[in-house]
Amino acid sequence: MSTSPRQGEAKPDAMEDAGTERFLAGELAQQVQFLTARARGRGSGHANQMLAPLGIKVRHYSVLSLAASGLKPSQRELGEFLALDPSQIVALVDSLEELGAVQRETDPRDRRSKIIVATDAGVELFEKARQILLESEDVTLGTLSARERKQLRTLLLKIAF
Amino acid sequence: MSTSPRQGEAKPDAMEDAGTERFLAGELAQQVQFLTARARGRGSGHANQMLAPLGIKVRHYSVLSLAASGLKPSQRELGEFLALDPSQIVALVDSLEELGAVQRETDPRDRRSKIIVATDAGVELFEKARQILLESEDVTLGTLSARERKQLRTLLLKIAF
DNA sequence: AACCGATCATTGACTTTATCAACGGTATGG
DNA sequence: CCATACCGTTGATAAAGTCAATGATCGGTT
Repeated sequence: MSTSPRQGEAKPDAMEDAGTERFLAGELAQQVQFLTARARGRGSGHANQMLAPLGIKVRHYSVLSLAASGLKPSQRELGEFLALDPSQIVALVDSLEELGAVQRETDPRDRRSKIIVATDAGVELFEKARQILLESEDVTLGTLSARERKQLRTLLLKIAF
Repeated sequence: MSTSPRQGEAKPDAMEDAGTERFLAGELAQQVQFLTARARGRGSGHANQMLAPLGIKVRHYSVLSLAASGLKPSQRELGEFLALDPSQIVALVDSLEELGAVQRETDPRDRRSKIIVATDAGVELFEKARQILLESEDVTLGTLSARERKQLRTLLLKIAF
């Protein structure tokens, strides 16, 4: 027990990490594809964990955010913007509706379409969740300066659409 | 009468998506969390599609890349670096082994551990896949300048570990 | 040498996400 | 009115992620 020293090399001095950082020298660490996947994994992992007390995950938050934005998104639009299948939107809206956070409103101009709007409780939930996510993001971006954060946002925005 | 253009213009021109870009004004488009998820979705979607003829996906490529790197990764290390469960590594190595691309070699220093190394055919596959992924990345990063691409890589690298 | 707790790869059960086809209700254009 | 396309919904299925348990092996201790 105690602080079990990392097993690895018969090095006289115990190296701190388990030594996978040597892979940073590999080709993979230059692939944007890999880096985004990895960053996203870390980020959403932490965010979901922080969000758990509210009973939602980041995917629900995405829907809630748009529902509370006043932009009156339809489910189809949610699916398109969030890059999710319509059937997944149904499930997400269902659970948010069960939480009393959002409401389906039939679009009077097209009765097939349903507009998702946040209830008062939904707006409240959204704001709580938003605070949490801002903190989570702050943790995730820990080492980045304010300018770098802005740069990152700008760059990601360009390639995300 | 509809102020907003509905879907379905039969214009055989550049058919962009119906107006979901209005959501870019929303709060969500500022969340790094969301942007990385979206960027990653687009990227890996395209990459997997381009990679399909080779019979592998990006997840396999990640393993193959490290296997072909000469860095002699063990499965545990692969899991740690790729942020995947050990059981998933087993499955990935299995399929790559069936393709004849990699080989399990028992680490003589620790017979529990298996080192994954690429075969000659594996190296060949890796190089083909690498070319494809470079092209795919080039598409994904389309609008970014060379300098911006480097910036993005640097920033992602900082937050991915 | 023999035990002990820890680690590695593996398997299996299970949950969550993702993908796809089909269907009722509705709109649009002929 | 009719044909066609679309929206949300359901259900089936596949892929990905999570978790616990196990056999083999290790390191350290007695």
